[in-house]
Amino acid sequence: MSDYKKRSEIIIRKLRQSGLKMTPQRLAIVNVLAKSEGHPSVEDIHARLKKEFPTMSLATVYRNIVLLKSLGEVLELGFPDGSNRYDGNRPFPHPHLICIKCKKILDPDLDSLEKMKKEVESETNFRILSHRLDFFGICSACLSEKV
Amino acid sequence: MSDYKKRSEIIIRKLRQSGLKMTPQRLAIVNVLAKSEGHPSVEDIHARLKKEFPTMSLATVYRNIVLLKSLGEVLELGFPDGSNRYDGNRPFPHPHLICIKCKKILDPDLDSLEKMKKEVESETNFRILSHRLDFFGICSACLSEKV
DNA sequence: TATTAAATGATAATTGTTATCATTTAATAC
DNA sequence: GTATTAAATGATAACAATTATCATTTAATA
Repeated sequence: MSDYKKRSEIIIRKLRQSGLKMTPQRLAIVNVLAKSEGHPSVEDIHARLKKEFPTMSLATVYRNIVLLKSLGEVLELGFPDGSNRYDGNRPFPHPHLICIKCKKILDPDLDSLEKMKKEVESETNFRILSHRLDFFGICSACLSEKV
Repeated sequence: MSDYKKRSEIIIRKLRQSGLKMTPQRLAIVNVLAKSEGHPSVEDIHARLKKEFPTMSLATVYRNIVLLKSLGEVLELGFPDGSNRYDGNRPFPHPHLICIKCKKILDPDLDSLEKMKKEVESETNFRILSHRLDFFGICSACLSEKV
């Protein structure tokens, strides 16, 4: 079974355990977020589901994202331009590489992050509970493009 | 001369060089941002200057921040709750320690960040132009507080 | 099938920010 | 000092993203 289907099932199980109703709209939103292809915005999700659910309300997308965030099953990525995009596939803080040219978001592995957190905690006496690490620049695909 | 007065002068010099007018309101806003005590929000700046300039408009604060950002003399700190705060004292990207209890923002030194950027660039072929690194948690003052 | 609490859809309200425009003012030339 | 003019300001309207409201619909359960 694919990675995102597993994520869907995990999220849906948690929703059921919380005594919440499984509506077709909710299921569809969870599926899009579990996949999180391209780290969709609210508008992206709404647009993607408009065909299947012509009456799908923006409010429903917002409501379900708020719910899933509160359950810890969706990560909100807020960007410097004020826009928000969402990741239900990796709902824990993790570094991003954000291409300012093609707007793609990559999720690199970064072994040194844990080391850095330890360095900060020992040097400053600050107890780290969460973090945010984003690199902005040009991805390899855009770098190798002819202008 | 204090650090922030030097920052003021640098910013003011750049504004003059750009052929912009030095109004009393602009000077006052620059001074608050050059100091950046507590990393003020737009509202903070507006409130702080209301006594000296009773007619100071919010729009003027916004306009001058946009201007100073475009000159690279102010850094905008956008937080997960959607709020923005500003730093005209260190207008380059740098890590923050953000206390979720007392809301204070600390600026730690972090030698390992440059190393991490090199690691990312060599492993992923991504050209890093800028970054954002924030740690959320509890500061030492709040940790040692009696409950 | 009936019941009921929860979810939805439509849309109003809210908030933070930007745009508009008439008025004021800093910089400059005289 | 006065006149000139482009820029800045103040007041407020417009805007966009998000949240709240409320009547209607629906999933879960009996």
